Amino acid sequence: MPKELAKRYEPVEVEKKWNEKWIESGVFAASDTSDKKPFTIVIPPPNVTGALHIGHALNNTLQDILIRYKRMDGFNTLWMPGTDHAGIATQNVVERRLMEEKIDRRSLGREKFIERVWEWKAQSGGTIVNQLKSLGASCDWSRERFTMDEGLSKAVRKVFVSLYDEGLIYQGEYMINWCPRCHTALSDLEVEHQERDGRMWHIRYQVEGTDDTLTIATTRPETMLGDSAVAVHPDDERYKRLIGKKVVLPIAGRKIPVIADEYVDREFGSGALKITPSHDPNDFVLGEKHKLENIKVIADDGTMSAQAGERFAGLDRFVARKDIVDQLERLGLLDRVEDHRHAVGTCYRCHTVVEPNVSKQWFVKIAPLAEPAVKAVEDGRIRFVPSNWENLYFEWMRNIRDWCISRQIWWGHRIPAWTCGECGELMVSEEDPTRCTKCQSHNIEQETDVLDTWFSSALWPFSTLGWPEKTDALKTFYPTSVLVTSFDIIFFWVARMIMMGLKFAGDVPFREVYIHALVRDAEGKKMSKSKGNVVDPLEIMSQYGSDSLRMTLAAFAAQGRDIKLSKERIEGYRNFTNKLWNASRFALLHLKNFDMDSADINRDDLDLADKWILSRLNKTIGATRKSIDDYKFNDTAHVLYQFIWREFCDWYLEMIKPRLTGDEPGGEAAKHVLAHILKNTLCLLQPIMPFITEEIWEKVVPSGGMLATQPYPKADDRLVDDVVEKDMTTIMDTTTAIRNIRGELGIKPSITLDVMILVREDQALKEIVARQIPFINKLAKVTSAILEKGEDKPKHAAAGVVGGVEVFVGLEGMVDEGDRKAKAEKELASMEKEIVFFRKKLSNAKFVENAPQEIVEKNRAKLKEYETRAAKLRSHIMSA
RNA sequence: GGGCGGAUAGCUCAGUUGGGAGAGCGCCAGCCUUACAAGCUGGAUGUCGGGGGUUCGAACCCCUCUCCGCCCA
Repeated sequence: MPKELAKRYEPVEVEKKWNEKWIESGVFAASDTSDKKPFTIVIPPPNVTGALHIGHALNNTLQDILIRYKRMDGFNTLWMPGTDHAGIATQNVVERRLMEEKIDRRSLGREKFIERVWEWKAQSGGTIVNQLKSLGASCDWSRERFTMDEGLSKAVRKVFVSLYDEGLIYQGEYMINWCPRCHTALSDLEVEHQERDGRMWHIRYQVEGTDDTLTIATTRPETMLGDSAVAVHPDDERYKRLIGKKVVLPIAGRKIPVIADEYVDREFGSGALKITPSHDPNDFVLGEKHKLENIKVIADDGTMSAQAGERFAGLDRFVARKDIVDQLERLGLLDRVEDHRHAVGTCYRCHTVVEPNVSKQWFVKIAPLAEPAVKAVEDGRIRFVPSNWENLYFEWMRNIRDWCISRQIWWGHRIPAWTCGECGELMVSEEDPTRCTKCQSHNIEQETDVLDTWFSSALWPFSTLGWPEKTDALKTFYPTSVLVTSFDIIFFWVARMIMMGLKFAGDVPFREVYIHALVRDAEGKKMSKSKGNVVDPLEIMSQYGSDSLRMTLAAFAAQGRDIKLSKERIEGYRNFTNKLWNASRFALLHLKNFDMDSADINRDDLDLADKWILSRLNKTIGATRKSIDDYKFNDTAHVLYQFIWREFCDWYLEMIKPRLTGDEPGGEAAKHVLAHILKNTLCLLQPIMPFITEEIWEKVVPSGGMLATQPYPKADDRLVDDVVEKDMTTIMDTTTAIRNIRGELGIKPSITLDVMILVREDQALKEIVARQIPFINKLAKVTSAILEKGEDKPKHAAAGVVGGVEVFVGLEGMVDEGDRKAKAEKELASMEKEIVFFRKKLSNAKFVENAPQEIVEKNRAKLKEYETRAAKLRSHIMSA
C-alpha cells in the first residue's frame, strides 16, 4: 500500500539519502560479463583538484540522462568515472600554496614537491567526485580511475614506447610556445590568442658603409637584439638595390644581411621584415631556409638573456622593450610609431603572454595518426551530433601540425627516456633500465620532462578499461557508445582519443560524439570567476535541489546554441519540481488503500478523461524516448513538462476529482488509471530528475525495487486514440469557453452560473458531452444542462461556440447588456477576419490546383467551421 | 583575412520533407478553488533583422545587405 508524502519536498535531505542508497545497493554497477547489450560512456575526466562548475553540471547531467535511460531500458550500462591529473593547472595551484609558506618549488626539489602534490590531491581530490555524486551522476563509482593510477601510467608508457619505436615520437629542436610563467613548453592548442592594442614601431637600420637606411616595422622591438637578417620581397622596387648588402643592427651594432624572400608581404608595415629566428615561428622557418643564425635573446623566465647584451641581460622582456624604444628614439632611429591592434598568444592556464622559443622538445608525428582518424569520421564509423562539428574536426585535422608533448614541469607522467652519462645513448623503454644498453654504465639519467596531460587523456576510453591487458571490461565496453562533451575540447581531447583509439585499441573509441552547448551568463558572456558572473551549481543545488538544476539544464540544452543561465530561469523548473511533488501527494492521498501493483487499465469502465490521459501518456512516452535517442534533451524536458503540468495536473486531476471523492461513479477506474499514470510518469522523469522521482516512488510502491532499476516505459499504440483526444479537446474547449465568458465579463469565480449546452447535429458528440456534464460543472463552476431540440435558448445569455458545441451562459441581472453584446461582437469580428482570409485563399484557382488535396481540404474545413460559428454567433446577437 | 553560428512576443528561446507562428518567464485582470499562492482562471503581445528572388504558398529554399557572437590565421 502506498504511503503519504510529506507536505513539502526537502531536496537536500532526500538527495543525500538516495545518493547513499543508490551507491550502497550497487545499482550503478556494470557487469564485465553480461548477455545484455552494453551501453558505455566514459566521463570527460575533470581536474582531480577542481570544483564542480556549471559546465560540469551540464555535461554530467546530459550523460546521466542517457545512462539512466539506457539502464532502465535494459542495457548493461557503464558510466566510467574518474579524474585527470591536470599537470600544469595542478602544479600551479600547489606552487601558489607553497608561495604562501614562502617556499619555492625549486628549493624544495622535485621529489618533495611531487609529494606535496599528492598530499594536495589526497586532500582535495575527493571534492569534485562528491559533487558529481550530489548532482546524481550514476557512474559505476567502484571503477573510478585517475590518469596517474598505476594501470593508466602503464598504458601511457606502453603507448609512448611503441610510438617511439615506430618513429612517431621524436626529439628535436624546434620552435615551440613557451610560457615564461609556467616555465614550460605548450602545444599550439594551449595558446589562446587575444586581440590587444599594441604598437607598430618603424625603425631605421643603417645600410653598411652608406648613409642610406632601411626601415623595418615590428610589434616587438625587443627581439631586434636577436635579428639575423632583414627580408624584403625580391620584386620590391624600393629595396631591390639592397638585397645582398648588410645593415647594421642599431644598439647591438651587429651586421646582418638583407635577404630576399617571397614570403614577405609588401603591403604590411614598411615591406621590410626583420628576422628573429629564435623568437618568431615564421622567422624560424625563414631562418632554416636561409640558414640564419639563431640568437636566443629572451631567456626561459621571460627576461633578456646574456646574448641580448650586458645592458639588457636580466631585464624583463617588456621593460627591455621600453628601454630599447627609448634608446632608438634618442639615437634618432625611430621613424614613427603607429597604433596597431593584433593578436597576442597567451598561456591557456595562466594567460601570460607566451614566448615563441626554439628548444629541444619531444613531438608526436601526427600525420600518420590523423589520416585514419579523419577516415573514421568520413565513413561514419564515428558520428558527430550535431553533424556540423564534423567540418571543424576535418578542418583542424587537415591542417594539423606535430604535437609537442613534453612539458618542463614536475607533475605528470615522466617521459620514459634515459640518457647515458657516459656514452650519451638514449634509451626509451617501458621498464626503468638500470644500466646503459650500449656501454653498460650505471650512470644513466631519466628525462626530466613530463608528458602533456592530454597525452594520457587521449588513452582514457581504453586505459580506464584495463588496456593494455585484454580485460573482460575492454571486450564488453569498448568501443564506447557515445562521448558527451563541449566543442572547446574537440581538438584537445576528442581528436586525440580517436587517433589513439584507432592506433592502440584497434577500433574507434566511441560511435558517436554528442557536442553540447557552453553555459554562459544571462548576458551571454562566458562565465568566469574574475568577472564574478558565475552561477555556482553547488549553491543552486543546495537552494533549489539538484533535480531543478538538472531539469533546467536539460530544458535549455538545445543543439547548436549556447545556454544563457540565470537564477530566475532555474526558478521556473524549481516550481515544476514542486508541482510534481504536490500532484503526487494528491494522488497518494486518494490511493491510500489502493494496491499499486494491481493498477489495471484494461477495464471497460474507463471514462473519456481516462482514455484521453492514457492516449496522451503513450504519445508522451514515444516523444520522450525519441528525443533522448536524438540527443534533443530540451524536447525531452519540454514534452514531460507539458504532459505533467498542462495535461495531467491541469486537466486530468481536476476532471477525476468528482469521481475520486465519490460524487460521481467510476472512482475505481479513475484510481487504476491514476496509479498507472503516476508510476509511468515517475519512470519517464527519472533520468532527468532522479532524486524526487525516486523519493516519490518509494512512497508509491514501498514494496517494489528502486525506481532507478525499473524498466523504462514503452509506448503502447493500442492506447493511442485520436478520436478520444478530439472529443476530449471539445470538452476542454467548451470548459474554456465558459471560463472565458466569466473572465471577460468579470463575473466572480465564487458565483455558480447556469449554462445550457446545445449540440445541434452530431448525436454521438451530444452523448459524450452529456456524459461529461458533471465534470464541466466542476471545472467551470457552473450548473449546466443539455438543451434539447425545441427548447428555448436562455434569455440574457452570453454565447460561446466551440466546434459543434454552443454554450449559453445565463447572466440575468449580472452583466450589463451592452457589455455582453460587445463581447459577442468582438468575437464575431475576429471570426469574420478569418473567413475573409480563407475565402481569398480558396478562391485562388492556382492554390486549389497545386496544393496537396489534403491541405486544400483542411482549409475548406476551417472555412466551413468559421462560417458556421459566425452564423451561430450572429443569430445569438440578433436574438439576445 | 578564412570559417562557423546567431538575429522569431518585453526577456530567454523552440519551431525539418515550405501549407494560417509556439513555450517558459515577464505583463494585465480576477481568485485562498480541501495537492500546490513556488498556486489557480482568463487576457494582451509578433512587418519571424532589412531588401530582392523562387513558389499557388516562405520563419523555413536561393541571392544580397546590416548587426552580434565564436573559432582559426
